Amino acid sequence: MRKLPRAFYDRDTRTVAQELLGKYLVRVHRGRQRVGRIVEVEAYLGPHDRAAHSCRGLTPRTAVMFGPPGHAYVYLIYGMHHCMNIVTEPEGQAAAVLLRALEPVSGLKARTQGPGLLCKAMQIDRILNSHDLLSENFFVAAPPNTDEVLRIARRPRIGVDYAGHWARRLLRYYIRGNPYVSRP
DNA sequence: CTCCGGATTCGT
DNA sequence: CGAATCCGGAGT
Repeated sequence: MRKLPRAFYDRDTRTVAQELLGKYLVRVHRGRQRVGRIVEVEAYLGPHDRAAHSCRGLTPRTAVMFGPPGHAYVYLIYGMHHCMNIVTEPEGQAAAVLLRALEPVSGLKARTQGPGLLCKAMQIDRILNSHDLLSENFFVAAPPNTDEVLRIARRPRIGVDYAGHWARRLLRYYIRGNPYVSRP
């Protein structure tokens, strides 16, 4: 599989978010390989985005978002679930794309609809925070068939009602009609 | 140090 | 609709 180059992530976050749809997330853990097709994502645009963690500035937690693109930002939410993001844009610009749902490709039995379930099924936790996604055990790759045309839906992001008008921005993207989208 | 609330999920 | 459950960030 063709691993995505760092330059893929070093671009406008909304562009990266939409182009991540259809790509394969690959995780090798304890000798088992799990592969899921990314079908739903959300873009978090940086310090001015009131829904983004980076709106509080550079902190120990958000440092990863300020770092170089192509790294994972993984955090614990509600004391029990993990969420995984991919850092985008040049170093110093704190933006990322949240992965919300996968379509199982191989090695996956558990549900993958929703950011917490996605991480649980893929064995992703905080150990992988700041992990380089151009590594051998955790990466994103272009699928074998690259000539497929996707219809992409744009919707408001989930669970960010506290973010004022930013909550209404259409920054959630998913593959229209895909049965594995968490909230169509 | 204490306190608050969360990019969720599950069960009632 | 409310509980679960723990950590980061902000305030004292």
